[in-house]
Amino acid sequence: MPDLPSIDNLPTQYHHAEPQRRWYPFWEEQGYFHSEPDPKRRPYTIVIPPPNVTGALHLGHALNNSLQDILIRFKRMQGFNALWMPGTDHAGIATQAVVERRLLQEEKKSRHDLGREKLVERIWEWKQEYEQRILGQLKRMGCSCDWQRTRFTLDPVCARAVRHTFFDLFKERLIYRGKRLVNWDTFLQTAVSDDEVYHEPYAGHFWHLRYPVIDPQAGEPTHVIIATTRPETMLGDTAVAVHPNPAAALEQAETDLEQKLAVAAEKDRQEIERQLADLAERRMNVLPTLVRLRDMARAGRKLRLPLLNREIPLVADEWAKPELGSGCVKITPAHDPNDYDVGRRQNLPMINILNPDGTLNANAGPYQGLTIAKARERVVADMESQGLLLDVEDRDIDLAHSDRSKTPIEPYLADQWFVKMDRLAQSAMDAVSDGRVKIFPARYAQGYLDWLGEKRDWPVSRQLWWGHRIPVWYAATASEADLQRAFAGRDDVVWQRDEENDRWLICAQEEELAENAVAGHKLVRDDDVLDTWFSSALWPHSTLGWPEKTPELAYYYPTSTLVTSRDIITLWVARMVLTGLHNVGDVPFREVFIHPKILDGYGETMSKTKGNGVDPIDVMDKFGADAMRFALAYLTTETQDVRMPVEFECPHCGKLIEQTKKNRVLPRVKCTHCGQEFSTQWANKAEDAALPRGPVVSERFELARNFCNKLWNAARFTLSKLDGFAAGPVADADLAVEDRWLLSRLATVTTQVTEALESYRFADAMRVLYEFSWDEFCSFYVEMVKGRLQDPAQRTTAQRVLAHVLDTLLRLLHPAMPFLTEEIWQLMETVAPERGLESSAATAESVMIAAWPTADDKRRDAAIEARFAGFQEVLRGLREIRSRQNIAPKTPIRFSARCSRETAISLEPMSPYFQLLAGAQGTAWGPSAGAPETHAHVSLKGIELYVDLEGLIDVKAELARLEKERDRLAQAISAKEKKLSNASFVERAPAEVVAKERSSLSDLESQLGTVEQTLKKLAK
RNA sequence: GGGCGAUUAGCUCAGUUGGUUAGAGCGCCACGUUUACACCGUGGAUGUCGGGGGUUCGAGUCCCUCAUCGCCCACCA
Repeated sequence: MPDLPSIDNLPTQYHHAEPQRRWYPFWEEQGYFHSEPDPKRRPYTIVIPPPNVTGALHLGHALNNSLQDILIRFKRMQGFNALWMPGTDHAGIATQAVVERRLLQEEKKSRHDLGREKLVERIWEWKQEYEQRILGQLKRMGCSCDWQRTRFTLDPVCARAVRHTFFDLFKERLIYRGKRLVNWDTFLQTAVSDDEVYHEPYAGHFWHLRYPVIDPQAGEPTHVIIATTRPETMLGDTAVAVHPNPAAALEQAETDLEQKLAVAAEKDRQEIERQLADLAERRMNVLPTLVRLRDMARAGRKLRLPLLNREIPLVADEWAKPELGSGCVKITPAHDPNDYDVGRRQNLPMINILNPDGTLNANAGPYQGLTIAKARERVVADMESQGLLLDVEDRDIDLAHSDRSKTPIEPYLADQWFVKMDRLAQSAMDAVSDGRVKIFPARYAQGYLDWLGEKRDWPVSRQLWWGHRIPVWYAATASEADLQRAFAGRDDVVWQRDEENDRWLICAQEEELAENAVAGHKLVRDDDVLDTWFSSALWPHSTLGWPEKTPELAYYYPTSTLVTSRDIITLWVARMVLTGLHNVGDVPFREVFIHPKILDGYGETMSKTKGNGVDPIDVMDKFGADAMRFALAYLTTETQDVRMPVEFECPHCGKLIEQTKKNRVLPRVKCTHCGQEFSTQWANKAEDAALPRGPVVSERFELARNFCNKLWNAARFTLSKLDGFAAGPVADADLAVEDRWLLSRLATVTTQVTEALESYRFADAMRVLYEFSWDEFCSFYVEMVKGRLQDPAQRTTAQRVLAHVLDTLLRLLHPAMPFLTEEIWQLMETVAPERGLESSAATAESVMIAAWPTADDKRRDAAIEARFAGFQEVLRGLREIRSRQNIAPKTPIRFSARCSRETAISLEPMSPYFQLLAGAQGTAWGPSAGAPETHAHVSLKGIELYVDLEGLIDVKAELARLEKERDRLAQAISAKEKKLSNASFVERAPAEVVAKERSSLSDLESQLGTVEQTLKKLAK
């Protein structure tokens, strides 16, 4: 057991650093984080969304992991056998890109200079460093992961799962090799998936070009006109298309537009009418040419592709829209997704003009070796000099960029591996449709279903070195008989024919095949690695040991909850569901909670590239882990993202410096107040890192930090009053009114917090705890119980209730604030090791493993809560009068309260508390209670409150107040009267609502009467 | 183009199934060191609930529409 601070000498402010250092190792040593399968207990399992080892965690991760830890700690206390499976992701492209970039910057070397093996070694070094940093950050946050089970997507256990999955899919023909147009990243020289591409507009051009018709006959056009935003791709053109029925297509376009016009808003009409006019004109001027060209296409006529002088056909294909441009379109099957489809339909050759690095290859003839940009210039210039450039327009183009390298994507024809999605996607859709997987908030299920519904095959190969290498070997010279001989009797090797390339594809389940595994023939292994998401897709079952039938897999799978953010619902969540169903035969998790995203002060998501990520370590250094966790959970509402404006805190002068888009990416920043420089999280170079660190802070954590301090002080107070504490049951008769009120409220709060956490309403749970702790426990109960703690006759009961409620509160708060609650819990242990109200059961050795409270329903007491509401109301009135009359807190005052008999009966017994909390003595209660000669007055719900101001009154202040009050009441009364004089309201609204309105009106009227009377009196 | 979400106090956000006079934290103003806490206490000021229309006895809440912002998907020769 770690050493505790002396209870007599606790600081008046909560210092978060020490408890964090003290309790995390303690929990770990006690083995609280570890879980073993135990059939006698119910499991509750979360697998962590493995953070990328690309870099350190930011606040988005802090949110993600805080919520998971809250759930895990909550469920653990509820008695579940809770397992939180930790780990990290190798993040193929991202990590390799980071390391390559650094290699280039610092050593001026490319990956090819190093070679595959050396580069992978470098990346492993990087991984070790960042994995340690990430795991360290999670520990600082207090995450109760089972570290003994930590996995990495590239470790042997995960690798084995990847191999088995690939092997099975290959065997079932659900994985195949094919030529496809892929998004080619010319910088990283790899294909990237559609999901790794974003669009960004740039100011480009639209070139109109002419291609000559070969041997035009009389009356035939001598050229066709096409237009393009990428003129260099003409080098790969293999046709020009024209619509097979241009007249019908035009007509259809017109019909569509007319329908649109019929329902269009006023402001859109003009534009639609303009388009209609354009179509009409087209019908006159363009249609005849298109018809003629269509006929030429059918006749098999050819065009001459300029610059390369290649013959290309004119084809009839519906892709060419007669309502656009010239009505003709150039077809570049190897470099445009739509043209690719046309090429397939029309059986066109596919000419690839690019090298992997984005320069032009031999197919580009004289343009070989040029970059795309250079080739574009030259092609345009050459076309112009040949008189084939008709026109150039300016045009904004949404250009596809690679998310990883931020360079433009080139559509590129390449051999890739694909996973066939139709059946797998359907299984994952069914799992959500029929509720085996529930998504919270439910609205996110739609996007999941829509995306899977497209059933687009999943390209899984990546031209990288960092990742799971594809377990396929090529045999170019062997016959099937050779393979059968070499792998006779083995069920861990399968092969397929690759007709296109005239070779065998051999897949091995676990073993690495040697070059000479097939006697007399050379095997060559595929160079590519798998998409990162391929291994992450297996995460829930690979971490539990699949394909081995481990006890863990049997016990913990399917896991309970997945906590993640909405941008990877398709990329990750959907794929985990389908691989889980395929591999294990069951869904990977029962529930998915999608949490908000953390945005910066400009409303943008946090990301490494923008540099707006906030290091949770900064936040924890300044505010503490508990404050950060509580704040993040407090902000986790169902619909809103979390806006988090941040500032730098100057380490020299302590002042705050606005974080701008400019300074937030710098390794060193100059303070705008004192002019001295400090370093930031981006400091890499030694001279930057040597400067003092200027942490990034946000005032949005202050509420939670203050709350920690409030709880700390409430605990200090409690501890200081527990000397001589003796545990034991309390008799109902001994309970004071504030005890009964607090215990009633505690029962309600316990239920509310439990229900909120069960249904992922984190913000609700935190609000309930905050308000109960601060407003009810601290502001009222603690103040009220002070007197009884001095009174030997009442002290014991007061101590027991106080200790018990604090004990329960610590349990309820523990999932969100583990360190603070443990610190207080352990301090409590030293003076009050038994704190049960019913029995004197011993408590747990740590709050972390203490039982989650259950609401004590028999303590609920509506009458007491109502009495308290009235009491608080009167108290507020008394304080208001004190304040507006400038009566010093210590000056005693007297008051009378005109109210109903029931109210009087309820509130009169509270007299000592009015004395205690407001220094006020009640002199008369009930319907006949009169107003003192000189008084200040306030109207409350059902109570007219008069404070005797003999010798105290500030007439001017009171008059001003009363006048204002009179106006407000008059306004409210006239609104009510209007409502009640409305016949249909009285007729149709429920009787109780009308009655309520009536009584409320008469209340207001009597209040007004009193105010006017007092005004008159004072005016004299 | 399709979808989702948001728009409430100076700022950041709550507001349950429609029902008295719309809330919190921060910030602001005034007062206060009452023996747990100034990271505190007490009181106060601040709102056309984005605009318009509708349903209803009654709308911040439901429906339609417009505007603005954010995100996702699709497409752009």
